[in-house]
Amino acid sequence: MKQSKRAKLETKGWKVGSAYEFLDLTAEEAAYVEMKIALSEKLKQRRQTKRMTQAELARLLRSSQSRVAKMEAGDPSVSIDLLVKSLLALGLSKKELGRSIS
Amino acid sequence: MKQSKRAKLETKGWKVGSAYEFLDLTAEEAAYVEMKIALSEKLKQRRQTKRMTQAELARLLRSSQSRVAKMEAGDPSVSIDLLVKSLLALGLSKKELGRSIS
DNA sequence: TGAGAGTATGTCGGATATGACATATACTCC
DNA sequence: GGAGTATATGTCATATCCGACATACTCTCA
Repeated sequence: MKQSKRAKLETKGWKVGSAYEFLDLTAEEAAYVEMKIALSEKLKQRRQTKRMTQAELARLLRSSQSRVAKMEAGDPSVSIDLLVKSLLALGLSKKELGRSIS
Repeated sequence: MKQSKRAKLETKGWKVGSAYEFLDLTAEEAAYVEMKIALSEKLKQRRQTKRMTQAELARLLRSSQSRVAKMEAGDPSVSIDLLVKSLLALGLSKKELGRSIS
């Protein structure tokens, strides 16, 4: 692992060498969950910026408060598809989306 | 629609005012399919660069040749999730993925 | 303390995506 | 023309995701 990455993870409270390796995640799996978390955080941030409640966002998305909560929590039952569609519905551009991921 | 976008679409062979509007796509829906197409193309390109057949890629992904074909065709039955996972399996980084999308 | 607003978590039936298979089409080489 | 290889298309059963509901937790304010 590169130093910059290690530092970034540790800053965010991750114990490098514990979670990822304990769960036995491959590089791809790790990248996948990192992307999902990034999108989750973007969604929450975007919602809060617009001063919406989860219930309000759910109504906009024709979904439910519980699913919005799961989206923002990066729940395993939530697909990247749903996160992407939700962010687009909140007005994010493809360019911003691309940036959020990486 | 902005001029730059219109020009870009027309360059690629799209008849502006036909497909999108005929299918009655909202801006979000359009952005979603554009993203999917971008990922599809990236997948095909990546596979061909590695000189793999669809069947070989399918084996790598523990999927099937027919599904790989559908992925590359941007078939509606294929999710962005699957495309993302496949691209990661082919060694694409999050950064490259983000760039591909936008 | 307790009522109300917002968020989190568990579960479920129905909806959608998945791998697999069969088969079709396209192309090359003989 | 036909055999071989690669890709495309249609269908199906199962797996996974979804919205919805119930309910739990966490604040804030009076």
